[in-house]
Amino acid sequence: MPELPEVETTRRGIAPYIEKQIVDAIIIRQKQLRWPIPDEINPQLSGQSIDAIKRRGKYILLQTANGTAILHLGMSGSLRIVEPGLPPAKHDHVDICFSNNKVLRFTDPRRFGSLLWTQSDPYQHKLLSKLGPEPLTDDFTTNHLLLRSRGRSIAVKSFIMDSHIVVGVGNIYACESLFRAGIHPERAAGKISKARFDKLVVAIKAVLSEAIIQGGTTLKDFQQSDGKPGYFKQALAVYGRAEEPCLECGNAITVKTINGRSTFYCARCQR
DNA sequence: ATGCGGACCTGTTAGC
DNA sequence: TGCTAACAGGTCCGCA
Repeated sequence: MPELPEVETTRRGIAPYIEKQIVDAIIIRQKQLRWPIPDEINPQLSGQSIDAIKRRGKYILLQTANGTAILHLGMSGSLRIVEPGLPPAKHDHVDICFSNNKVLRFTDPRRFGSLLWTQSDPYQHKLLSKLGPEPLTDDFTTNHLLLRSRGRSIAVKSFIMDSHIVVGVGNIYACESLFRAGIHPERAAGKISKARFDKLVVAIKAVLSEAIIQGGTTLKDFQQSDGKPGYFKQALAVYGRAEEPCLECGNAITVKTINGRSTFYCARCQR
């Protein structure tokens, strides 16, 4: 479900309710997620105040004086603020209960998400330490893409979806960004010119920031933490539009599996 | 080092 | 209507 805009939308949605609030209890109904939820999260997070809610790539960080909870939504995860006493549904795996009588509820049908705990610098955690730059910061540049891509034969679409190259670009926004930049998704990353990477960097930044403004993309089940859908779906130019006319040239949109992921593009506009 | 396919798990949809 | 197969927004890991 979530790419960077959905995760950022979620972060912004929950932050006002839990920032500076004290954790009363953690209720774990299903600990078998992508990795097991560590047992020590309960004694170590309980009683702590949430100092800040940060995001790094698609990870949400709940920072306390005693350590940091590292949360990932996987393919199907979501976070909502609910009232205490609301009965849990089938895939409501974790509740973090706060002293202001709000509950942060983690739901994840496919269980590809994760909830981890570290007492060290979270940015040095194994899962975070090698992540690429944040796409919406000045660290994400044409030169970075050039430097990392030379000599590589990987399809440019897979390249920009690699979180060690740049974080936050998932399947939807990879397709959309390449369309805006006019780049064929299968083109070898190592052969893309500086001028074309310039366009791609601009496109990625624009697509992601527009999607955040719209509250993310609701395809099947994504909802913001207040339960509202995201509105970016109506702005998608290629994703999910196989056989429909290209918005630029009218040519039928192509769908093709690239490295195991459905890829949508205009074979006329994207070269 | 790089690229690829498999793995994790459940729900929904398309097709017969 | 019902069964089955394919597919779904992520990403780590092991293999060649």
